[in-house]
Amino acid sequence: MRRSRFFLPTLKETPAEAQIVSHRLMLRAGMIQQASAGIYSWLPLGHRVLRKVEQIVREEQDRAGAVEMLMPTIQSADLWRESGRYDDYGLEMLRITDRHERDMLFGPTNEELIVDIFRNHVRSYRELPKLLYHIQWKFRDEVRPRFGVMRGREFLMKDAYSFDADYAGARRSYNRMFVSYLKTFARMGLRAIPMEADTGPIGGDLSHEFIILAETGESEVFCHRGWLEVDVLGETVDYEADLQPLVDNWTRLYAATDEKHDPNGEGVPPEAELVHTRGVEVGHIFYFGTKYSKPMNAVVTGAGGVGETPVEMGSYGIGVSRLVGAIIEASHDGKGIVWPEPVAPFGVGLVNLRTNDEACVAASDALYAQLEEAGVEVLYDDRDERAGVKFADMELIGLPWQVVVGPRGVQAGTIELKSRRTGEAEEIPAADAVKRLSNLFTGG
RNA sequence: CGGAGCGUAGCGCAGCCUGGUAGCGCACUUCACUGGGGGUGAAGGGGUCGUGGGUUCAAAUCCCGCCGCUCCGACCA
Repeated sequence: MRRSRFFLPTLKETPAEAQIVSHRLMLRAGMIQQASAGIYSWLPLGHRVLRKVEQIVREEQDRAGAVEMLMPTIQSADLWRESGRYDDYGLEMLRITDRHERDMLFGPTNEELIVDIFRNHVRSYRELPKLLYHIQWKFRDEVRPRFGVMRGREFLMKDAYSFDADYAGARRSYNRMFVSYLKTFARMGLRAIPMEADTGPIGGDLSHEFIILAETGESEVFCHRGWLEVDVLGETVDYEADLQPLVDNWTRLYAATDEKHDPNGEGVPPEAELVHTRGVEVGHIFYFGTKYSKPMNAVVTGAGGVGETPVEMGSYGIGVSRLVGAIIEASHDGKGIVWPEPVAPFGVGLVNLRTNDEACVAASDALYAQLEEAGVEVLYDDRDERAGVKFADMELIGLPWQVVVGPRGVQAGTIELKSRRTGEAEEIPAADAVKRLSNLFTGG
């Protein structure tokens, strides 16, 4: 993408309303623009990151055996009256009336809708288990939205729902999601710690929050100091195998959110080994049994065709839009964002230092064309700007690699290759640049 | 929803207390110079001061209502 064609309104000064670093950087890097309180437009750069995060979430859900679908943002109030949550949910639910005076709502979550779909089509235990998910915009009318996309009113969420015949099956589904969450966050370069959590209004009695430690986080958390060193799960997982040992292993070290933490409880490490800090909740999984299936009559016949039992359920959420902010909280420096490669909006920033120098332009254009051809995502700053302006912008938006084409290099037949993360730069033969860069992104 | 604060040019802000020609920096436009880290010089353009009412000869400025946004608290993926 040529910078001259792209839409990337970077800011030198920070808008006054942004209080935390991820919000400031997202505004300055031209990723988002506030539309109203807690509601944002995703500008092209931000949208690219959002899509990458979404795609990683999708791939790991698929890998874990979940099946993608798409439910609407607008729901009928009737289903929510069935589950009893229409009255329970309170002001956080945005209620809407259509032209026929029917009560509608902008979905804050989808348990009711998925149960309705399930009960219309599934009759027998033999069709279980089922694990369905979608990635859709949600709306929760927060009293106080803040921190940019970390706590917006409108947000993109992946929510999955499991249906099983009995508790053992539900536990297996829960474990699938537990493990896939570890893998999902690991792929984004994040250390997300699974913590015992309160189940809140969703209900149920088995729940983990996945927390990224950050001073600016909204959740107060307690964990064993050992968590600060562990490497998040990266290896291949066989989802058809028994995952319980894996889950046990990843819950061995103590970790709990504030609501769940009991200083005198069992398993709490001694003071010296306990870390009390803050974090950002990027995922939350629940087992809640028959909380919705019972009132909404989502039942299956058992073996032998006799008896009907409410299906055992769980739900599993990942805050996709929140993750974009969380990743920045976890990965930035004084100059700007430092994207982990898998979620970077572009892999490479290409800077032409002299737009009035024919040789420079020719070399830059050629390199750009070759990189595009090689499938490397490159943002090519071809604008007539001073070097300082271009470098500052590139550092702000934090692309993993920067390639600089200048008159000195053109003369010598080299280009400069610089890592955003380490700041280290090296001169490499221009002829090798395409190969070097495409190798960087294929692990070669 | 309780408490606090802010709305003046695209962004950051001053002016308000003490009413009297709407300002500064950045950004933007044009030209020249310049060119390896947020340029230099010159000349320009852009604001019914959130909104409605009131006081006054006169309101960005004082008073009242409303709207929007932000911060602290309680609540939450």
